Amino acid sequence: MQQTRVSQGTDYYYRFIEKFPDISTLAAASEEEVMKVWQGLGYYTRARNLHHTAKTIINEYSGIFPSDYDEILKLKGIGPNTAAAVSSFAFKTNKPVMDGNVVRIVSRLFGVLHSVNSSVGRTIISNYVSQLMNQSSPDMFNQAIMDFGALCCTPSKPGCKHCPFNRVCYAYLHDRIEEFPVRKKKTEMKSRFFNYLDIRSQGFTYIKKRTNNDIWKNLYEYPLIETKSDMLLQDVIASDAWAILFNGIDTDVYGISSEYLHQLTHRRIKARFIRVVVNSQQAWIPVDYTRIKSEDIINYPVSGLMAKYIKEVVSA
DNA sequence: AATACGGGGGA
DNA sequence: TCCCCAGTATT
Repeated sequence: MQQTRVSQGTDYYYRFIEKFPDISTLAAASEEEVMKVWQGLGYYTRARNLHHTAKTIINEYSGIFPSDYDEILKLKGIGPNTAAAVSSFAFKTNKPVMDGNVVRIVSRLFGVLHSVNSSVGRTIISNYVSQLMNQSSPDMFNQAIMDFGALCCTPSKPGCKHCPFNRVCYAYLHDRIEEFPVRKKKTEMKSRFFNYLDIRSQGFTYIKKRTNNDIWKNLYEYPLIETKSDMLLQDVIASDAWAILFNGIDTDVYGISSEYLHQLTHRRIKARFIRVVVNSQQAWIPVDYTRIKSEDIINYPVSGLMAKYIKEVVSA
């Protein structure tokens, strides 16, 4: 799950393990298949890391998942939390998890004043959890403390009245529940402006995979002209990027969609889709793009934003 | 140490 | 509109 609610990921989980029931199946899959199953869930690096790690297990660990915490921690996409969870559940390793639930509970219980997203705050909380940890059944402890956070010590309106720790909880005893956990304020929201080109050329369209270290890495999309600001359509058409893409090919701008506002945690993407018809009869492939049947776009993993447009326009 | 990375659902 | 989620990798 990693920063995603279980309720949001459950359906994806079942679809994932149905398609890739074991490590060797996942390792043998194409990256595209893996991304397609992940489409819409977000944090796509997780999918690539799972795929990558499956191959690592097959190739470097003889297909046997390591049982040692430090060895598990080396695997790509597995950090301290996942390593602690996996090693404690699967191998009874004595490592405490520190997910959002645990952080919240400890923060309230002891009134941790340092921000929980600072390294100092994490260290303080980690020390508390290590002390609390039931050494004889670390798996039970980890599952219990996470569930306790999810069911009782919840982010909003925690069940303090019936909480078994309300006689020792710093936040509750001082009537300062709202103040914990302390968090530094989130990064500022930034806007980006995407102009996607829904190109129609004799039943074909053009797509490209995003490969930069950027949002939606390894997902597919239409030709994109990103602008620094909210530009007029005519200015986009007059831009260098447009000229380079079409390279003198005869086109008509058939229409422009309304603005698609894609609101993410730290990004506000204002997107619009420009329908362009290519008049040329000759097969034309702009540099770096792939030419596919327009309706085949549904077979490619795409972002939530692209999927929305496709559903509304292409599949309609 | 700070920042990037998605999307959904509750308040 | 804001918060926050079974966090990790990169800068």
